[in-house]
Amino acid sequence: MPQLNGGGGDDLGANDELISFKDEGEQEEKISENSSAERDLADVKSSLVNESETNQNSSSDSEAERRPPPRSESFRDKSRESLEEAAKRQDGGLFKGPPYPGYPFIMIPDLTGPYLPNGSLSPTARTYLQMKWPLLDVQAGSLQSRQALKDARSPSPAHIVSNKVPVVQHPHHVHPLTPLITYSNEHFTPGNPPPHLPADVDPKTGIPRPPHPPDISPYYPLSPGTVGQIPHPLGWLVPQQGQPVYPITTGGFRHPYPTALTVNASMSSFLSSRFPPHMVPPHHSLHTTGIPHPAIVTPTVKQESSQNDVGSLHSSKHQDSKKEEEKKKPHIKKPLNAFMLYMKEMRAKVVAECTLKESAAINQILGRRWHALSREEQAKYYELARKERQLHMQLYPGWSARDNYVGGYGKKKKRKRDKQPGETNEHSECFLNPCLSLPPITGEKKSAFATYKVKAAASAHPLQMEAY
DNA sequence: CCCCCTTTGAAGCAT
DNA sequence: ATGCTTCAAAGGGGG
Repeated sequence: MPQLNGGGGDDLGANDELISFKDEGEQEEKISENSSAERDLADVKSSLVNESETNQNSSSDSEAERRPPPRSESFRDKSRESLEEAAKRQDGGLFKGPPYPGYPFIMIPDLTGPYLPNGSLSPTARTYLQMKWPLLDVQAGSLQSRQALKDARSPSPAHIVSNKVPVVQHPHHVHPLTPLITYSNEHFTPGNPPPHLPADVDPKTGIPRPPHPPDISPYYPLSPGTVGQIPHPLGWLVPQQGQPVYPITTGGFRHPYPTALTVNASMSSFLSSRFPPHMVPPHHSLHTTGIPHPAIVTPTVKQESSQNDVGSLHSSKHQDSKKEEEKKKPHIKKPLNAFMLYMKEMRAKVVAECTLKESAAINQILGRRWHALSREEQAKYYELARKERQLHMQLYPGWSARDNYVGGYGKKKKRKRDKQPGETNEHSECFLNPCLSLPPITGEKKSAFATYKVKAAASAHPLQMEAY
């Protein structure tokens, strides 16, 4: 592999450790997840309650159980860092090969061994394949990746991983990406099967779904004939809300095949080596149709709910001038990071599983679930985020995150919670809770768990407890 | 109506 | 190099 640099040597060894270690964790996760996703949520909920109301670890043990227990913080941090590092390194060139051969999360692995022994596509691979390249023929993609595998001289991490951590999940394993299915309006369309059905099982037949037709991803919540509304390569993440990762701008018209186009764009560097040039379109910030990328959010769109239909005539001068101002400079949103992608995908599921609707509380749960994900699962989102950034970069070469700084750096638009002097101590008890000491407290800078709001938890969970 | 909350990650800026 | 700040999504809650 080209990218084996000297610096990665240490990580390599470490990763070997990680993998074997991960096996245990993976199994444990499977066991617990097999038991019930609801229980998982219940654990999260109850642990949240405990976090806020008590120091007892009565419920946390369940979560602690299902986690790869002794993932030390340092280990976790290292793995996390390495993971991010890996993702970053891949930014430079697509699929040069995993910087860390031991790492399973280079996405090719999923593509290389997506088939179950019976020949059908494994849930994981199928899901990921389709969510990555919704309009690509899965089988073709597999062939290509196989071809890519052939090209690779050294064994793909896929094999390393697949030998140790089977890509094929247990049939009952609730894959974190299964909510993709639920985004097919299952939660919201009366008559649709309940969300607890296995993601990859056809709700009607009860048998595993065959590889999906290449034209439409099953995860798009599209009613038949609405292909043209596929907004974005990652639009599958939020179809249930009809809102793509990058919201479509005004006009109401959507290009029939933006997904394919953007997917190609995002993968251009990858595809260019595999596909004829005509299949790798040039990158413009605007499509040839003149339709801006969904990331461009014009004021109209941003305020469409409040102004478009009713209030447009009553909008104030101030708003008008503001709008015009912004019209000149469309707001290009930041690409979503891995966690944001994960949140988009999982939010509906979490909301559906509990009565909570407060995003703050939901996000807490999501944050914990995020940490509970296996590295492979997280890696998928890191990879997606990486592609998202890449695509974003290609579409908006001159764009900078700084462009979205409202008041400029240092002039806070939103004030983050000031860390009170004694705050850490105040909540340090949280770290006594095994739930909260779940590994992924990534570098204490974020101290995600330290910022647990007793208030939020206290207000949220009583409701949950009532609901259950 | 607008901002806060809450999460993680990415990126930019200041030191 | 490190640390801080802002923004990305989401939607209820509150001023």
